[in-house]
Amino acid sequence: MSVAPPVSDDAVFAPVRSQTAFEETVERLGTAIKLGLLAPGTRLPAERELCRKLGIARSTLRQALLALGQTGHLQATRGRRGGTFVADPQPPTELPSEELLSQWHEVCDSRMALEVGVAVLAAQRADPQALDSLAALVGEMGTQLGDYPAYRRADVRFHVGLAECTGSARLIASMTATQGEMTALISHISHPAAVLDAANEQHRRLVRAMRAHDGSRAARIMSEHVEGTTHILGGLLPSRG
Amino acid sequence: MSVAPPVSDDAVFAPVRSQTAFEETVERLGTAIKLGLLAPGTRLPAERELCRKLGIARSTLRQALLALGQTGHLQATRGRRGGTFVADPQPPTELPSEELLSQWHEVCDSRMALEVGVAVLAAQRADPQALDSLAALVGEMGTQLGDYPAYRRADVRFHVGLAECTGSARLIASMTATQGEMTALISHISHPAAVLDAANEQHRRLVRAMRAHDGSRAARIMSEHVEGTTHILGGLLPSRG
DNA sequence: GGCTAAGGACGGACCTTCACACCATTTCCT
DNA sequence: AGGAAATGGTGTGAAGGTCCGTCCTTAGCC
Repeated sequence: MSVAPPVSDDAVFAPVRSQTAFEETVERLGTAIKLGLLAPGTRLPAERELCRKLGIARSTLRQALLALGQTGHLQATRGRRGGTFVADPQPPTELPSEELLSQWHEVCDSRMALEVGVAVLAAQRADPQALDSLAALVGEMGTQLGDYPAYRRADVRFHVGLAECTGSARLIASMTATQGEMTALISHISHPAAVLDAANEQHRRLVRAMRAHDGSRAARIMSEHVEGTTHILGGLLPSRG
Repeated sequence: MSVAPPVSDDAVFAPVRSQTAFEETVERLGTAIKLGLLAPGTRLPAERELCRKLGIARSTLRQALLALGQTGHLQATRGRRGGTFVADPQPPTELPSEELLSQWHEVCDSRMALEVGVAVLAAQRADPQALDSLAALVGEMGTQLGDYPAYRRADVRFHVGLAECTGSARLIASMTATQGEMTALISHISHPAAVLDAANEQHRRLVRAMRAHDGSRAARIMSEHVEGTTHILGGLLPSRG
């Protein structure tokens, strides 16, 4: 009775990647730092408390902290008032890995799906206070058109803020991970003020649509917004094989 | 210069869950079986080949196959023409776990974001042939309004088929996992033919919107479609704490 | 009977993770 | 001055997961 084509077994039998606790910890903390969610100078919770929050052994956590220290993202001081701090200044951002570059199209597709879906949900649920915060971020970006790193930090907070409007921890985590991948992909290309200004205009229209709880309009604007980035990347990176 | 509220550290410092290769394999194969993507009677690739495709050791794969055999989902026969087969009939579906039940709202939110995003992308990219397959599935569902398991199998293929229209392996994998969670949540509640018919009418309208490459309309229809399921669940499950 | 392809079983090497105890450094308090 | 407290830094051994290689058992085919 099957009329439709069967699901490609490639999806079911695709390689399984088991991520270790160490790897995931480096990934999570590293992403938060590189995105600016943990600002330079920020003090992390004490190791004995952080490993409890993360649900891992202290020795495992220390492996991750050591790795992030050796890459220059973290710095630790001992003693009563010591602790582990986000390094200031941060090390220069690295070039995206070969693996990520080869998947850039997949990353953009995932981002499209996530951002559009989040925009619809956020448009339904955002409260005025959250929208004011988002509007403030739009204003902040408007003053940073000439300073891309600063613009990008506010941009990340804007998009993660949208996910927070949904109230879903999963969506916040997905958005954070996705923004981390996008940051790695776009950090080393040029960002003319005109392009940033156009993108920020879309942010502004997005907030307006959300104030009107117009999910359809929010979806359309977000779709165009994400497509803009995708097209820029498409012009600069090798097309997928 | 930070105007917006900082991202909740709960998102950054949330527990890390390292999934073992064994667990992920059971999850992947089990989900594919329970969703009907691997139909009863299907023969899996030989162990020596499958472990190579999955990128894991044969002993690890055997652990997973053994676990799925003990739950009655798989059955192995030895000898020259032997192999591992999807059991026929399948064991009765289990009640959703406490953990999944407590996260039902998060699951629905994630699904909303994913499905709406996928609908937009699919509307842009779907080719006529794929749309014909989707339409055929709509027709199949229309003839199965009285047989929920059969309806649900076609329903899953429809939604996974949408993800396949995007051409993104990540989105296909996400959709498969999400549908697996949804199946676990909704399999033990009643599904009157009228409800299924209404849902299928949305499927039909969705295909029409995609034929017109109207992403906005597809997003709106899909949003209502997902919301329907969410509301049904909301009326039958405990609200989130 | 022999070959072949499949599942089934075992053992050792390696790595990750964990729990626990203890050390070293700095600051605060008395 | 001296001790308490809070922090990062170090080490050890046990436990478990994963991998790899090897061999056994079963069943169909020539």
